[in-house]
Amino acid sequence: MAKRTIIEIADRVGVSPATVSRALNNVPGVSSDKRRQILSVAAELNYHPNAIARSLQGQRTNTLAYVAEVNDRPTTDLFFFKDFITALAECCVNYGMDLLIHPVRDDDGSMNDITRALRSGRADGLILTDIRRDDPRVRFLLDQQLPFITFGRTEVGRPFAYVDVDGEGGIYAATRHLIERGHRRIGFLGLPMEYSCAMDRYAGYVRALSASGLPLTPDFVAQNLTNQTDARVAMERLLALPAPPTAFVAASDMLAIMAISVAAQHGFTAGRDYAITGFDDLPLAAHTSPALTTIRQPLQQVCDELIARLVGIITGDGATSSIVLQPELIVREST
Amino acid sequence: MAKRTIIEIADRVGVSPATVSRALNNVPGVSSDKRRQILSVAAELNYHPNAIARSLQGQRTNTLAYVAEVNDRPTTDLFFFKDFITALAECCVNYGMDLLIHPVRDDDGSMNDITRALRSGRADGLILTDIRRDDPRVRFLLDQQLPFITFGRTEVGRPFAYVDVDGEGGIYAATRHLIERGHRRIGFLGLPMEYSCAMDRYAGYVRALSASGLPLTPDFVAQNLTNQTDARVAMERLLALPAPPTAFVAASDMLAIMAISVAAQHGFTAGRDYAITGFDDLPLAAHTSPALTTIRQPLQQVCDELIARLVGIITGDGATSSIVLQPELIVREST
DNA sequence: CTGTTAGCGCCTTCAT
DNA sequence: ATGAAGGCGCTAACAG
Repeated sequence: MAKRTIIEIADRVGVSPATVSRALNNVPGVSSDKRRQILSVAAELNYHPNAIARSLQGQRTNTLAYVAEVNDRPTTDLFFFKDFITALAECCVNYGMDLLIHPVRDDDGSMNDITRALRSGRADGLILTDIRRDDPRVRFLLDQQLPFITFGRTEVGRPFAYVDVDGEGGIYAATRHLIERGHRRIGFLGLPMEYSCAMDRYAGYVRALSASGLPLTPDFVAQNLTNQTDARVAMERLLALPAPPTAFVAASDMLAIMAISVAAQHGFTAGRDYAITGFDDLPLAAHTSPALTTIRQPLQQVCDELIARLVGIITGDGATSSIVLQPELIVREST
Repeated sequence: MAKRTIIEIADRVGVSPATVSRALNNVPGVSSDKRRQILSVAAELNYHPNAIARSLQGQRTNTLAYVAEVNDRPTTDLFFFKDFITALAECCVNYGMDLLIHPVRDDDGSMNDITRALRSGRADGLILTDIRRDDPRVRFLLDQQLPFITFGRTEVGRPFAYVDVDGEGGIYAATRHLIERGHRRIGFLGLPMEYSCAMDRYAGYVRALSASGLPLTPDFVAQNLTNQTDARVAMERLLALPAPPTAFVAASDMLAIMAISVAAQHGFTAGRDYAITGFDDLPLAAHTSPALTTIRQPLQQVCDELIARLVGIITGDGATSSIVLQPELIVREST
């Protein structure tokens, strides 16, 4: 599999490299006869265009970089990451893009590392997740006028392109669902409040209670849960209340699964002794016991919108536009 | 942040581009005076070399591609993936490499897609995981003489470079640990047997029983567990035996955590009513309740060896060499 | 419709 | 120690 070039093809067919290029790129202005010959020889030689040469000449790398935060703490999206990254990578392929993983240590306050892939011309744009309520990275990229998109919103006082899922609405729906099932004492298991989505989801819980005329009971709320130790402490506290919740709204499938496990150790079975809802609808959620009622994030669509919009920003098509996708309540056995 | 080139620097300093290149790359043959000037101007202009141009001219992309299998089934390494990918990406940075995520649908029998990144000159080498006992991808890459490395071994009858963790030894140690704790009836929760590591780990369990003169009880063994439904069915079967196991060896932390959850629903508490061990030592494992006794995979070292060896293969340094790293038993509360 | 020329940004001979 | 020139593989611009 020696490396072939268009020059070899040109020589064999007896045309110029330019013609080969045109034929290969479906550019009009090549006789269908030569076009056929060229394509045929290319296939025969097992020719594949060199992406690097194309990038250099086209001033575009056709590569997007996912900014991955690296830290040594256990994180809350462990379950979600694989599905997200693989979906993202597949969407990239659909747009003729490659996906680079760009690790950034989150203790690197310099904020400099984040643009390495852009500065070195390795990528055309950045994808960010785990957005904070006031995310300095977003401010920085906006200041620098660099092409990026986020999965999640943040309050920076300036417009920018993002894709988000309506977590407020999703959790609202989940909470209402529990209320309709007759629950009146409903606990909330929340993510670290520094994240935008944690705030959103909590807001949905609050609104649902309020809309149903139920009181917001501070004792029923546990925030900032990142690992099973947190989840255990929180659940044990909730379950030990004089009048504990009969239902729980968890801000992620991972938290829900952890909570179920803790409750089980105390003799409480989800879906029988109490109800619980998750958020994400990971493939796993349908296979837990009991199967988890949850809010489905339209992951494929999220990734597709992310890539489509970022590509738009890079190519200069269309303005900075954002979108908020609607999640869907999936009712299973846990409620 | 307009794009700077060495030509601009050359102009400002009043030297040729060649000299700038030499200065920037620490190539000898530049007066220390000019070198200083050049570096200073480069910093001033916020110059960063264009990686694409370097790649084109150097015939090396300095990019490695991780072959990510895409499928719609829930997978067994959900927990592991994030830590692995971020560690891998960080190691790449240490070697001046970038990491590309190269999604491949596993139903694409053609085996063609797998080399896309290589053929298009986007990457210099491939990284594979989830190795099967007889992995067609490895055969294929070997046939094509393409640069790759695997995390995990396979039987293809030819030597190739891999990094692996001694899962057999790890599970052996875990099983012995349980035996020393006085357990005589020990269950095994295994991964899908198509994977090399599933076989290895099972072998460790078998050897440990044998070494202690304990019988291998087929009823105590559950293989091919991929999700919580599987885990539930398996655990319920095991727990319902007339004389159920008093301890369980799980082939992954994820399986262990699922098993604990299922057992809890039946009123059995890990670390009190029965013992259980995992495999991976994810950050999560220290934060489960009870904290999980497990086998630690030296993840950082695995990634470092993977990258180091793959880079070696690409640059032609050193021969095809492989390494098997030793895992470590971490005793916590679950045993 | 087709070929020639030029150049993307960089590095590496080969001269000087 | 430095500069000029050529080329990595490809495509866009301009001729013909």
